[in-house]
Amino acid sequence: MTLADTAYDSLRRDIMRGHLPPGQPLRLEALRARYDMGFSPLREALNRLQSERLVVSASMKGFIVAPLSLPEMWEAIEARVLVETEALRLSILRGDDAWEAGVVAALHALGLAAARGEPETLEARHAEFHLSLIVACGSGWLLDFARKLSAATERYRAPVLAGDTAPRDVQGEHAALAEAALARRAEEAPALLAAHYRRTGERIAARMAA
Amino acid sequence: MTLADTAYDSLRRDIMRGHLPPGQPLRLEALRARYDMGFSPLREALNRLQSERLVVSASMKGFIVAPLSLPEMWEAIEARVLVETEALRLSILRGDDAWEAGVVAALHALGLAAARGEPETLEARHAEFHLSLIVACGSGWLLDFARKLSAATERYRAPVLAGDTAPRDVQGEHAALAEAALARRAEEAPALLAAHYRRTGERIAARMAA
DNA sequence: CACAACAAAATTTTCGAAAATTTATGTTTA
DNA sequence: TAAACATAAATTTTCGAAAATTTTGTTGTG
Repeated sequence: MTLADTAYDSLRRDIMRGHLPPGQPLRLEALRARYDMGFSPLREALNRLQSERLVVSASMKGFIVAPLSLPEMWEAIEARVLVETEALRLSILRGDDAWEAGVVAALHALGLAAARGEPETLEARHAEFHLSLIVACGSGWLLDFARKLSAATERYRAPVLAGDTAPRDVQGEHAALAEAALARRAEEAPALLAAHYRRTGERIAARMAA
Repeated sequence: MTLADTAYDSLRRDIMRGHLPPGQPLRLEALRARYDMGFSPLREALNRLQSERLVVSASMKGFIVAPLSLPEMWEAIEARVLVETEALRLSILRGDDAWEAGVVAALHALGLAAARGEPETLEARHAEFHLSLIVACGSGWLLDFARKLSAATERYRAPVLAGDTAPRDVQGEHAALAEAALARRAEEAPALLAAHYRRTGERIAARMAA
């Protein structure tokens, strides 16, 4: 792995987890000190992240962490619903035994991580579960879009997840989703997925208003 | 505009027009001579193009122009159908007077370019027309995806367009599409759009087989 | 006091050389 | 002969300084 790849991963994680807050200018000298590398790999990583809309840049004025807003969140969620419902439909149509096994495994791992409560691994298992559902869709484009939209929406989830008191059986939603997918219910499973994402959006919108 | 932006535009155009053929290695020294700039802006451009799947790279082995294949073409076309039919639906729902005027103007300009027959401008007007249809969708994500998929599919069209003899009233399809969109027929217009893209795919597949 | 005009500082962008890695070439050995 | 290995060449990747640009601060002017 090259340094540019490392820079990409580090910056991406720090932006997604909010450690680099929205709107913050990304000064090259500061990044150089933080990640201990030269300008070149950092700039290459920033150019990639710009294509994924995690950072924005103005010519000759450098890069900043992409800002957040409620309208942008809904834009990302609705795009994600479009892409992932179709990808799930295709996975249900095309998925083989290995796909089914992957879904079962990811759901189980997610349950374990949720019980343990470590936010770091929980976040990773959550992403892996949602990926496992659509991974058999057969379209690299849809998987690519889903990955970018997942990163974009994750930025809204993380800061809110902390003080979330209202009860919600997320693991139950996940289980129902997995069951519908494995039973090849090509209408119900995408509907559950869409509702799942929109419910998360409502939850975030409610907390951001408060 | 920075040199990196120039490099991005030049490389993108040369790849889309097939002047840099699929699979060709993109040696930095050769690019440096071709575009008359240093390594840094070229590498930044290549990193962006990698995010758009126009080039692919292996760690420490540099970049190559992304290869073409019939399965990949259909993948891109079907993803494009998904994204643009939804974006068109939204445009029909939300588009205002300026949107309608833009569609009419783009259709007219496309007709003029087609009559004149300059492939360079025709290509640009064609892309502008299809963009005009969906530009009022209100989703930056969908427009972003559409732009990338448009670039990906254009690569298949260009080489085939030359020796295309079988008759097809493309401008008629475009006119019908615009009419349905402007009449706010939210079912028919997306269907016409999907058929339009798939027909182009069939045409290309037929010629690639021969 | 507002506001240009200019200079200084900070920052981004670009370059070319150095370092790291891969690929090609030739030589030895079993 | 063919595999294994060393060596050289080609190429990518990275660095740090130089160039270009923007931002900040200062001074002079109406």
